Amino acid sequence: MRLSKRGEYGLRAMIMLAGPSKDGSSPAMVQIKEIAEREKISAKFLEQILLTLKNAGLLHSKMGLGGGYYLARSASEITLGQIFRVLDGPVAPIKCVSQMAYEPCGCPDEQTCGLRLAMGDVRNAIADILDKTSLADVIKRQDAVRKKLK
Amino acid sequence: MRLSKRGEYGLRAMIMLAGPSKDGSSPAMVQIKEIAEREKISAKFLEQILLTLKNAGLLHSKMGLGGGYYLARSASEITLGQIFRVLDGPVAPIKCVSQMAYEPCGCPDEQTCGLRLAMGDVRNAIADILDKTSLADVIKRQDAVRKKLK
DNA sequence: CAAAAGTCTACTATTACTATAGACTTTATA
DNA sequence: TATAAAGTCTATAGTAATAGTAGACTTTTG
Repeated sequence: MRLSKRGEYGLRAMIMLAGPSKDGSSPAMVQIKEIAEREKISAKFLEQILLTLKNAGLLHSKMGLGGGYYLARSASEITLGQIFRVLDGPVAPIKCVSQMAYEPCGCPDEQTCGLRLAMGDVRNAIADILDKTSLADVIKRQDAVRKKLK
Repeated sequence: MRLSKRGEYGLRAMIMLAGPSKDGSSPAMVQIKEIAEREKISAKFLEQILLTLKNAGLLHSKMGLGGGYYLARSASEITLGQIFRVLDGPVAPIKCVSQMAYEPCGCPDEQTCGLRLAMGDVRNAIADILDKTSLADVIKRQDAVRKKLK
């Protein structure tokens, strides 16, 4: 049940972009290079990831000097599920319970397949969290934890 | 978030072994060959999987003519989580939230890392289902669905 | 025009996955 | 006691996915 590095880096980058920018500007416009440095990721690898996210409509960008990436919508309108699916594909552990990419799994009777029933629960539990957690929620929670620790 | 074929086949086999045997004997003793045929899996591949499960203590076997595999404990004492971990490793999507195989993920501050907090929730949700669902539960549910469909 | 930024495509190395092969051991039973 | 049916164990191989590199190109600002 592994999140790939692409997924991990992409999620980290999106969370960073949802957070407060250094100069307080909004939308936060950040360069690949800076994200890569702050998260210690290969800039070239991150480049691909951000481009994918952009082509999926989750990020916008500005080319040229003073350019960079910024969220395509407000942080409360982008969920972890959307990001995850773009980078790592369907959430379901097995194709026969996937909403996004259903395929029969080859068991004699899908309706009564015990594995399918259990994996359906798992899929729903994961999707429930990922689809209901927005980037804004993540930022809020980080702040709450920081406050608590002080 | 993919279940591997090893995991899938292993879980299917365990569920079959937890179900009623053809002759009503208990514990159900079934041969690799028969499982492979009923589930349409390569017998040689399944062999490796069952051996792994055996070495992990979840299955027992009897060698020689009339032998086969059977559950090491009652179906209510074997959970999907145990099987999953043997075949597919830790449940956690990212190592820094793994109970079984923790490793730092390299973020500046783990305690306040938003990704880690979210993935921790995911890990818990998956583990909650997998560790609380026994093979007996799976069989029970299959039966319930069958009854309902009739 | 130069520098700073993103765009796009191709390539490569490593690892994980999904098997396959074959030689071996154990056990029941004819 | 020979034979066939079963599990045991290790090695290998093909394929696909992952993680990353490289480089040439475009856009924008000053």
